[in-house]
Amino acid sequence: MTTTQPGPAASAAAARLRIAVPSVADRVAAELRLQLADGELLPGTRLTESTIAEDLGVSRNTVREAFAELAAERLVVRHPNRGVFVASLGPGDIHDVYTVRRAIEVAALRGGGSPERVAAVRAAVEEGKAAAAADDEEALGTANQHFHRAIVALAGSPRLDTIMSQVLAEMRLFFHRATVDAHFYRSYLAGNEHICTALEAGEPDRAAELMLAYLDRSEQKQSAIHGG
Amino acid sequence: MTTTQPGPAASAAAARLRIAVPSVADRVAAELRLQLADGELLPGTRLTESTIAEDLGVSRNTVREAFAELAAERLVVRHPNRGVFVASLGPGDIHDVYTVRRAIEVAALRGGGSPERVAAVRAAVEEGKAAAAADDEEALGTANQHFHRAIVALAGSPRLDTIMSQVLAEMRLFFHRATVDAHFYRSYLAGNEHICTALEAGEPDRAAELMLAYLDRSEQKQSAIHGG
DNA sequence: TCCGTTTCGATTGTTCAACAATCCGGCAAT
DNA sequence: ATTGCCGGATTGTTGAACAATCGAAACGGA
Repeated sequence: MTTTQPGPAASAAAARLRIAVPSVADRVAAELRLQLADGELLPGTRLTESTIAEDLGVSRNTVREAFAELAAERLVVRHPNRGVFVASLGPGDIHDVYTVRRAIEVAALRGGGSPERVAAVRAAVEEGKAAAAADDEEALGTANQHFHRAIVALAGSPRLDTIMSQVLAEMRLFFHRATVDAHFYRSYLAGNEHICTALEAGEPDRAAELMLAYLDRSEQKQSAIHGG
Repeated sequence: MTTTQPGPAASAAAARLRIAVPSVADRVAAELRLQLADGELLPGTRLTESTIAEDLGVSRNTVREAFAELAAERLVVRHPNRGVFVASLGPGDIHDVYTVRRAIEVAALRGGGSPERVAAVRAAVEEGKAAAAADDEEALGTANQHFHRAIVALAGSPRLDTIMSQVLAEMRLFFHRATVDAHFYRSYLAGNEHICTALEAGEPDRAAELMLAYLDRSEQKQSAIHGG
C-alpha cells in the first residue's frame, strides 16, 4: 500500500535542482567548515579522526572523506601518519592569498560585467552602508564579503567564483583577531563605494585600479596585524 | 649539533623534507590522473569503484578517497548514487577555463617578475623552438605548457601555480583530438616569443596585452574545434 | 504498438572491525 | 646530555557487510 511516496516528488525536485541531498561526508565537511569560520577551531588545532567521528556520530571513514574535501580547500593540512591540523597561514601565505585576490578581482573588474551584475555590486555596497548605520559589525563583515564576491561574479565564471570562495574561507581562518577591532571594516566602506561608482560610470579600468590599491592597503594592514 | 629549535625554521625545514611516501590513495589518484592526461579515459567514461579497486589491487575505500581528490580538481564529477564520470567540458566550460587563464596569466605578466623567473620563461620559449626544429609535436605541446606555467610562476604564488596546474589538467581532458593537428602548437610559437621579448624588454603591460590577444585567439580556435 | 508500472540486479553510500605502520613521549642506559 | 628503545595512541588501509538508490529489463494494460 502506498503510504507517503518519497519517489516521484523527491526525484522530480532533485532533477529540477540538479542537487541531491548532500552526502554525510559533505555534511561533516560543512559542519567543520562552519566551526572553522566561527573560530571554534583555531589554526594549528589537531583534528583527531576518532574524536570527530564520535562527536558527529559518523564513521571514521566518512570523517576521512570530509578531511580530503577540506584539505583540497586548504582549510586543513594533512601530515602523513600524524593527522590533520587546522591550517595556519604564515606571512608568506597572507601575501599569496592577496596575490590571488589581486589577480581575480582586478580581472573581473576589467571585464566590466552586465548591468544586473553591476547592480549586485551596488546592492552589496548599500548593504554595507546599512550595516554601518546600524552599528552591526558582524553584518558589516559579511557585507564586505558580499561586495568582493559580487565583484568576482562580474566575470560570470563559476570557476573564479569557487576560487574566490575558497580564498575567502582561507582568510576567515585568521580574521578573528582583526574583527575585534570595531572599526576594521568601516575603513573599507568609502573605498567600496568609489569602486562601485567607477564601475557604474563605465570606467572599469579605473575601478580595477582602485581595487588594486585597496587590496594593497588591506594586505599591508593584515601583514601588520599578523606577521609576528 | 642538532638544532632542536621549535621555531619557524625547524617547521619550515620539516615541511620541506617531509616528502614521505605518498599514500596509496594519492598513488591511485596519480595513476588515474595519468590515464586521464593520456586520453586512455575519455570524457564521460564511468569509473566504477569496484573495478578500479580490483584493477589497481587496492580497497574500494581507498579508491573512494582518490575520487574525492580528483573531484576536487574537477577532473571527475560525482553523480550521487550513480557514480563518478570523467569530466566532459561543454562550450561554457571552455570559455570559463579561458576566463581563469586570462585572469591569472595576465596578472602574472603585469607583475613583471624577477630576472631568473623571466629567464625561465625564455627557457620555455627556446625549448619550444628546439622542439619545432626537431619536428617533435609532443615535445612542442609540453614546451607550450612549460611556457604558460613559467608565465604564472612569475608571480611567485604557490596558490596561483596550483590553480594553473589544475586548469591545464582540465584542458588536457579535451586536447587530444586537437593535438592530432600537427601544426596546432606551431602557430603559437611566434606569439610566445613576442610575449617573452616584451617581458625581457621591461614592458610587462605590453606583454600582458599580447597574452590577452593570444588567449582570445586560442579560445576561439578551441571553441571552433569543439563547440559541437 | 505504445506507455506506465513493477521487479531485479548492480552500484553506491556508509558503517564496522580489524590490522600493520608510524609517530610521540617517556625511560633507561651510557 | 645524548642515544636507543619501549609502549601507547593514531593513522593508513583493508575487507566485509548492509541499506538506499538507480537503470534497465520485464511486465501488463490501453
